[in-house]
Amino acid sequence: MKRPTIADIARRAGVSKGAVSYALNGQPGVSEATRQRIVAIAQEIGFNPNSAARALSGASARAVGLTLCRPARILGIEPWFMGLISGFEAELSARSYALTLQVVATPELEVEVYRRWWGERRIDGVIVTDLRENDIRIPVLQQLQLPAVVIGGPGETGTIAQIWSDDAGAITEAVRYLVALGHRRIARVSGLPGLLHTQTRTRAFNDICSSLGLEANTVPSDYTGEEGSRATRRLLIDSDRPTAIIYDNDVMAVAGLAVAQEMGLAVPGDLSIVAWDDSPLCSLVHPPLTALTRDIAEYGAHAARELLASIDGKQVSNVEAGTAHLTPRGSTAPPR
Amino acid sequence: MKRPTIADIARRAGVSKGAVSYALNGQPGVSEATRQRIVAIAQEIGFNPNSAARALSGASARAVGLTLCRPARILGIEPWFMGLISGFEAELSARSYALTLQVVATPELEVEVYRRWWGERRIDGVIVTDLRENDIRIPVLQQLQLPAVVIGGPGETGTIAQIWSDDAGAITEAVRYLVALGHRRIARVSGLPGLLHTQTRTRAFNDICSSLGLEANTVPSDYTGEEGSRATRRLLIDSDRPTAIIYDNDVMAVAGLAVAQEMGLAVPGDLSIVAWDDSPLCSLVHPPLTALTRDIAEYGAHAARELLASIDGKQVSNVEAGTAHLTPRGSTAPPR
DNA sequence: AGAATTTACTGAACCGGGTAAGTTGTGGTG
DNA sequence: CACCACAACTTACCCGGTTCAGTAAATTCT
Repeated sequence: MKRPTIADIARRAGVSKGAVSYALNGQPGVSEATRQRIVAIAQEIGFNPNSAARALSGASARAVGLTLCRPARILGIEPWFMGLISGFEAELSARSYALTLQVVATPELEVEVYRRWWGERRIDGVIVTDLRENDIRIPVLQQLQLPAVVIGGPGETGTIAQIWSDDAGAITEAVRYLVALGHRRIARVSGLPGLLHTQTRTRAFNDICSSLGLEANTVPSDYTGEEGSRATRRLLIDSDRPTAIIYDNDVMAVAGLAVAQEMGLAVPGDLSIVAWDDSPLCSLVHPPLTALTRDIAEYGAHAARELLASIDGKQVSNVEAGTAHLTPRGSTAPPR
Repeated sequence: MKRPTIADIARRAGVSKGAVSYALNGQPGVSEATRQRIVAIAQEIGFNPNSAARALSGASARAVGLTLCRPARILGIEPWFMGLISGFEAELSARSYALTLQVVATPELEVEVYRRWWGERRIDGVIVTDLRENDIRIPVLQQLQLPAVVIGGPGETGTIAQIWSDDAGAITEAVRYLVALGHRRIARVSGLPGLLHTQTRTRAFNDICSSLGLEANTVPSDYTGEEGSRATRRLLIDSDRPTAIIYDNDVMAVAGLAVAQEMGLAVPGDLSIVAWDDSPLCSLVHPPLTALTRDIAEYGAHAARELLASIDGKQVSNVEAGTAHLTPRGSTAPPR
């Protein structure tokens, strides 16, 4: 079945291709009567402009790219990405931009994908997640002059806009809360140490702990349940084990809860647990987990808005959005 | 920065645009020496063919579409979709096809997205999930002659290829296993009743139960943790409550486990739990959940292969792939 | 050696929209 | 009535690849 083109509409309306283009794009150059006639015909025959033809003349592909650079194994259960994606979508589909997705194994491959996408003019911009120290993606994005928004800073990104949340404030709130409950030995199981927001959190955790006269014990991990379990076991076999653990994501917190239960420790009696990034997962388990909640979808929507503005040529500045706040649930209590 | 085109290459190589096109696409019509010279220049200046221009002449967009039609809330935690996506990706990126994603609220909107994508020639085919009874998407896909592969049958899809897994065999295996352990009161918390694979499972569950002389008690749910909790509570407050529950996905099973613990029931002592769709989630909780495991990524990869074959004009037949098998873990044991 | 075929290209049309420049026709103005 | 301004179009070319018809030179065949 041949898909209709503006030439088909032009023939049926008895006008030229150009007139149809003007009419459908709301440009001046056609009378209101003709415009309505053309729009009606387009409606009737189910016309959709060929995006390739449009991109070829107009330069905009009306699509943005997102790469997911984590092992497939963990991608599957981290609610974070899906939350982010639905946030993007809400904003993108409202402006009828498509979202192109690619799963990559390493930052090097990710850079290759950016080069290809941009070279092929497949996308108008990209959303970059998991900013690292001396991130190799940043200079490439600048060199390509590819519109981008970076999530997970703050860090050095030159002219590229960033969005981040106040992780330092959130972890400070969590530690203060645990101390108020009477905890003195608070440990933390962190995400990938190479990521900038992990470093921000670690620094803030160290600061608040030392200012309260506590020892800051952070065990690095990688966001997976397996590593979260392992880190938790290492912490709990210690003679003066912590009475509370803060995890950098929900998946590791759930894994930690299981380890505590397996070792016969009562949660929250013997061990309090705080999870970063609230998700339905946190309320599903027993006891439900106290979490540092933030609206990830809104965070994603915000990033998408900034990116679209940047694509439109507007100057975009760095913004802080989606500060997390503590949602107390059953997994935290005064230590016995 | 101006991105290079074949005209730039042609000028530098001192040949015509046509020759460059032949050379880069491995077509006959240029000498090996010229081809290598052209390829070298393309490499050097970092040439990528403009996908829009290509799609405009060649008709192929080198992209496939996937819509996710579930509320964002559950999308976030269902490992299933992410597993499927990484499976697609493995196959698609190997053949340098892009994956275009859209989150939709209803099947009606999903159909609209298909129409638009196809009309805009943005995609060459789609992967359709969650086949329903009298699915409204099927006639539209046929009318548009949009290449598609359907996951989640079997059902009536006419000429459109389907991929499904042997859900009936899997649930039969699970029931037989529980009966062998000594269970006589086995309940099931199902997914959305409108989905065909849910119906397949329900039918098989009824069959095996009646053939073993058991009562088949299925409580319909919707794959969310909330509904899974509610269904579990309803089952467990009963005077002759089940000694084992089979859940249609991992999220509901985890929720069910939490409800049992909250009600003071020991798992697996008082209640055995079997989860459909194994994911890291199942091994994270305590006790780890016995699951009906299948390789979802491979399932997705298979679907992608079929779709690409169908786009290439090959006749694709219905296939059964990725049969689930029982992975016993700590959540199942003989009833007390 | 001359004809027939093959090789290695060139030139131009084409895909389907966008858009600048040119062409009507209408009405107003001095 | 001639002149100008403006709306309402049409014409023609552009974007960047693909592809087909044509052409000249090199190679093969008889």
